[in-house]
Amino acid sequence: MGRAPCCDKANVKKGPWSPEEDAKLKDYIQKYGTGGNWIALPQKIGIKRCGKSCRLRWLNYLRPDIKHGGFSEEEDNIICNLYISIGSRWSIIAAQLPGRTDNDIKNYWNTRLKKKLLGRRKQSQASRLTGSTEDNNDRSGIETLSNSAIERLQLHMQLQSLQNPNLSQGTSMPMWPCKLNPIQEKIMQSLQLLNESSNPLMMQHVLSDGPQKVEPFAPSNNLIEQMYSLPSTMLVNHIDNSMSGVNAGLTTHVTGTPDYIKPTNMELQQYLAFQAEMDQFLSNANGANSASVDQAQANEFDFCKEMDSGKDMTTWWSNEFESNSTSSNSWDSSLVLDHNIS
DNA sequence: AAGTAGGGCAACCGCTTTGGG
DNA sequence: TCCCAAAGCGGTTGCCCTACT
Repeated sequence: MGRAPCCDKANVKKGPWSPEEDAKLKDYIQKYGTGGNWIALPQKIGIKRCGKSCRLRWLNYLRPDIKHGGFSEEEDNIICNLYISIGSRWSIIAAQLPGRTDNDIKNYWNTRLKKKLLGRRKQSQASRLTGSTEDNNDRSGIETLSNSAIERLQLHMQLQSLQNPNLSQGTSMPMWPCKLNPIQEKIMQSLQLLNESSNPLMMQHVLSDGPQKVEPFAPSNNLIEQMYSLPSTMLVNHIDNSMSGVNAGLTTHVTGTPDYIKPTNMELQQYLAFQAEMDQFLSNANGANSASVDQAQANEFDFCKEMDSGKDMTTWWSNEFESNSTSSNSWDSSLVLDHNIS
C-alpha cells in the first residue's frame, strides 16, 4: 500500500500561476501565515492547487524578501566556491545568499554559471568520442565517479590553473576554497602528472595571449593503479564513496552569514559511517597490498584521524571558509570570468 | 514572415528527512 | 521505538521567449 497522495490530483490545477492565484496566496499568508500546514492551505484560501505547489510558489516567487534578477559577481563567487566544496546542495548554498532561492541558484548554475566555467566541455566530449577503443575501455572505471564529483574536480582543476598559470609546471599551490582530502589531492596530482606528460587525455592549453583553455580530465585506470598500487575499480569506487562521505560532513560546516547551519543527525551519522568505511578500506587495502600501499594510504588514514580527533568539525571547515575567504588565496570569480569567458 | 533551435526559468515529481503521536 | 503525514530537497520537465536561418 503506497502513501496517500498529498492532494486530489484530479481536482488540482497545474501549470503557471495566474495573478489572481498569486494575490490570494500572498494576501492570505501575509495576513494569517501558513498555519504550519501547507497541505490545508489551498482549501482555506480557495484555490485549486496542491499544497506543495503553494509552498513552492511562496518560497520561490511570492515571498517579499526574494531577490529577482542578475547575480552579482560576489554571489557568483560564493556559488562557485560552495558548489565546488559541497556540490549541488542548493538549499545550503541558498542559505548563504540572502534573498536567493535554491531553485533560483540551481537554475542560474545550470544555465549560466556552469557554462562559464566549463564552457569547453562539450567540445572536448565530442573530441573524446573520436578517441581509441582502448582509451574508452580504460576510461570506463573513472566514469563510475558521479558526474557531480567529476564536474567539481574539473572545476577545481580549471580554477586552479586559472589562478596559477604555473600549475602546468607542476607547482603545487594551496587550493581554495575547500581543503581537499588526500584522495582528492591525489587525483589532482594525477591530473597534473597527466598534464606534464602531455597526455592526450588531459589537454591543458595555456595560450600566450588569449584565454586559457582547460579540457576535462580522464586519467587512465592504468595510471591510477600505478599511483595507488591497487585495482582501479576498487579505488574509483572508494574515491567516489569517500567524496560523498566528506561532502556529507562538509555540508554542516558552512558558517558564513547569515545563518549557522547545524549538522543534522543524519549528516553526523553519514560522517561517522564515512570514517568507519575509510578505516575498513584502509585496513583491507593494507592487508591485500601490504607491500605496495604507499604513503597516500597512510595520509588518508591520518586525515580521518585528524577529523576524528575530537577537533570540532565545525572549526575544521569554518576556519577554512572564513580565513580563506579574506585571504589572498581566496578565489576571485573575476579571474575566471575575465579569463575564461569568451 | 515562418519555422526551428536553444536558452532561461517556473513548476512539477518523487525521494528523503523530520517531527509528532 | 515505530509509524505516518508533512516538509524539504534536488533532479527533471515543459513552456515561453529570442535569435537565427
